[in-house]
Parts: sequence; structure tokens; C-alpha cells
Amino acid sequence: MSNSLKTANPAVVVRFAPSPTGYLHIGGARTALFNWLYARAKGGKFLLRIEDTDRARHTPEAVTAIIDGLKWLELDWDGEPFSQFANAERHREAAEAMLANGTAYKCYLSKDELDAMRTTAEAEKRRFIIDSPWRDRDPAQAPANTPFVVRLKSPTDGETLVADKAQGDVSFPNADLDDLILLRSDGSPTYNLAVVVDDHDMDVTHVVRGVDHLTNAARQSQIYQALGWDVPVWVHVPLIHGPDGAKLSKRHGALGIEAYRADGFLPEALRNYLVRLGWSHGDDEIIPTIQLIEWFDFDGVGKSPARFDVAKLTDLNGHYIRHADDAELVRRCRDIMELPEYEGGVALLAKLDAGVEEKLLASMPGLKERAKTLIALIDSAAYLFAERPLTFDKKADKLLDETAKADLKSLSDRLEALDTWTPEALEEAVRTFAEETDLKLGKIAQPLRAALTGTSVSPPVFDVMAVLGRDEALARLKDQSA
RNA sequence: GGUCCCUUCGUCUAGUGGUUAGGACGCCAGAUUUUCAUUCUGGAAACAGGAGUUCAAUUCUCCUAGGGAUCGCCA
Repeated sequence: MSNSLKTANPAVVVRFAPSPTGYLHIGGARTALFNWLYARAKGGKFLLRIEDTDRARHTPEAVTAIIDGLKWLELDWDGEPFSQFANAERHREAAEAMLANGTAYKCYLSKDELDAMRTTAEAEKRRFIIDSPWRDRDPAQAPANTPFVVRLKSPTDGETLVADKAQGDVSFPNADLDDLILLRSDGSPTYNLAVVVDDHDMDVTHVVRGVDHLTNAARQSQIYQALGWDVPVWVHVPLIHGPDGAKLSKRHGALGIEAYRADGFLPEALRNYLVRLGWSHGDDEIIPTIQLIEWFDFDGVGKSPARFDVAKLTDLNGHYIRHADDAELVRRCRDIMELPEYEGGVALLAKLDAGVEEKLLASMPGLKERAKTLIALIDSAAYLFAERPLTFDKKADKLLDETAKADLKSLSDRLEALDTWTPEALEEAVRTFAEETDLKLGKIAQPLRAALTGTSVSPPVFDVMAVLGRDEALARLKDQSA
């Protein structure tokens, strides 16, 4: 990771700054998407910064998971990812500067003392605001060899305004914003300091993140002021809740983004779904990314939280699958089979030789029309992977009764004499057969489908027969002929 | 509890001081169809409650209720 924070300073610089404590969850993904969209819409830069200041909670696996998630979602960032930890020295310098200009002070209150104060305040149902005796004490009185933290000397009266593009003007009474810690007693910088220094050094122009950071914006504004720096444009977007309206937490099915990949969702569909959670453009629902980039701006961002609805995501996914390129879908099916989460994927992969792949591609127009996820698509293509003798599901089994098998026998004899093995020729032959034997087409088509695929549902049977090829199709029919 | 935010069909949302309050998903019914799906048509379904401003409020103001966020030497 890079430690050089300076950028070319274009008009718009945004960043996605996840803390690497777990996978990339759906809310983080949307925040990243909004940032990315805005940067691409405005011709700006989209930076990635890993907030790994807390060494204890930071894991390399989480960094990998986040990066993989972003890559899969196709949200490409500019330059190398930044490591916040790598910039700790700069953060300390900023704190020193604040100490020097009197906007920060050394506080010798111990953590235990503070905890005790907090507990009593809570017990007395009093709100607890840190009021350090060291705030205005002469530094000369400082005890020797005693650990201290550096705190922000934040204003005690008046209010701090956060002029937010999504939330509007929100002001906080300064009396409620206490002297937050800038540098811990071990000299390491805390989140709020690090964010301000990094965003400033990276020339970030717009800070786009979840509303859960709104009060941080007020605190950070005070740090910016103390440092004499310009405050960036704030954009705090509403949160995404679980289907039950509660906060989307790990316990509430806040799946990592990779879970959606494993479930067979397309990144384009997920982007489309996610952007509509908290952002709108009139009545538009299906918005390809290219159009999103043209339209996206913060004036379309709402304020109320949204619930995650898989049904709608699924519908959108079906749309994107239907409209996807056939070869691309084949490639994506293969990708999914390679995923360790996909049970049976290896087995399928083993069968997916050039021949099967060709059949899969040829069947794709019929297959993709019927599937809402890649997983469902692969499942529905099982008959292409199957080897004789086929196994039959319950409905197929029922379709293949004695009369059906007898019909299949005469039909397959007829088909065997056919010179051309195309869907059209096949259909004509079967229709003629149905007419001659006084059968409704469905009466013969369903057993045919069952014999060919082992199920009662498939793309049009004549297409299935054509793709399977004369020999295989006839063999499967013979297997079920009485 | 303090501070801050939110509230239009079940869900995501559009919308305006005067609309039959629109769209999408889901649901129901029908059409098309060799199955399923697609597609098409139709239907049920919402302005949280109260007060005020106004000729007129879903829209503006206030209050109430409900929901959410945040209050760490976490990020």
C-alpha cells in the first residue's frame, strides 16, 4: 500500500474508507458505489483508503475481502489503496501543531478515572461530558512520567454546523461535543484525527459516507478549524436496514458482498439495486451503470433509511440476466462453479468440457429467459451435463406413464427418419405426429421434455432436442420408449 | 437519558399548496404459450396521528407517537 497521499488535485476527489474488521457488507458496498459513481460522473478521482489505525482489530483477510468485493462489483479505484496506519507520523504532527497553536491540550486523566466518572454519571442518570481539569491548567503543572492523551480543546458554547448535501444543514450544540482524544496515551492517533488529516492530505473534496458518521462530521469540522483547514463537502447517506427494519448487522443477514456473488447475482444488477436504495431519478428503475454515471448526483439522495428487499434484487437480476450476452453468461456460470461456496461446483466444472460448453452456449437464449440467478440458470441447465441413463424428478416420472412411453416409441421411430435435425424440422415432425395420432401437442411435448431433460420444465423442447444433437436426443428417447 | 435524523401502498420510491397521489418489486386475476419463464392487460394496496397557517394541505409550521443514528484511549 502506498503512503503518498498527494493527488493531482482534480475538481472532485472522493474516497471509500472502510475499516478492515470484516468483509465488505451491503451498506459499505453502497457507500463505495455512491462515491465511485460521483467520481465517475464528475470526472474526479475515487480513492480507496483502508482505515487500519486500530492494529488489534485489523486483519489482512478483511482487507483482501474488501478489495475482492470491490473488484467483483467492478468499482475500480484510482491509484493504490492507502493505508491509514502508514500515515500515523503525519497524524502525530498535526496533533503537535494543534498543541502548539493552543487548540489541543495534554490531559493526564487516567482511563480508570474516566471510566469511574462515566459509571457514576450513568448511575445517576446524568449525561457524561468530559470536563478535563487539564484543559485550562498550566502545562507547567503537568506531572512527570505520567502518561497523557492529547485532547481537542473544542468550543464550549455556540454550535457547529454541518452543511450536508444529503441531510441539509444540521447543527450540533457545542456543549454536547466534548474534548475528544486526538492522540492516545501510547501516542497513536485516533480515528477522527486520522480521518481529517488523511482527507486533507489526499485533497478529498467530498466526504460521502453513512449517516452514522454525522456527529463525527461535527467533531471533524472542529478539528479542521483547529488546524486552519477547509472543511470538505459532507454527504451523509441514509443507512440500509434489514428486511425487518432493524439495523443491518451481522446478526440480521448483513451478508458480505461475496455472498451475493455466490448466490448468482450479477454485479450490474446489484449496483442497480443498491443505487436505488436512497437515491432516485424520477420513476426510473432499470438503470444501466453507464446511465447511472450520467445521472448520478447528490440531489437525488434521500434522507430516510431503506430496507433491503431480496425479491426486488432478484427481479432486477433476472432482467440483467435476460439481457446479458450469452458467452458472457457462460463465463459467469463457470466463475460461480469455481467458487468454494458452490456445492457441487467442481463436479460440474469437470463435465464442462468444450462439447458441453458449446451446448450451454447454444442453449443460453432459452435458459436465460427463465432464470433469475446464475445458480438457477445452472440448475436449469442440468440436462446438458447429465449422462444417460437420466434420472427423473417426480413430475417427470409421472409424465412418463405407459401411454406416454408408447407414444414416445412411435415418435422416436418417426424422428429417426428425419434428415434435418433443426428445431423447425423437429417441431414440424412432432406437430404432424400429434395431428395424426390425434394428440394435443402438449400431450406429447411434455413426455418428450421429461424423457429429454428428466424434468417437466425446460426451454422449448425442440430447441433442447436440437442442442442435444440427434444421437443423444434419440438415445434418451429410446431409453424411455416402451 | 442527551443530541441529531427520519415517517407516501407490505417493500423501494415519484410527486405538487388544488393530481382519479404516479412508477417499480411482491401479491391476485386474465391473455399469449409445448412446460416453465418471458411478454401483455387488469386489480387490490399508501400520504403515522393531532393542531395550526390557508379559500385549499400529502405538500408549510408546531406537537405527539413510532423508527433510526450517535454519545470509547473502536473505526
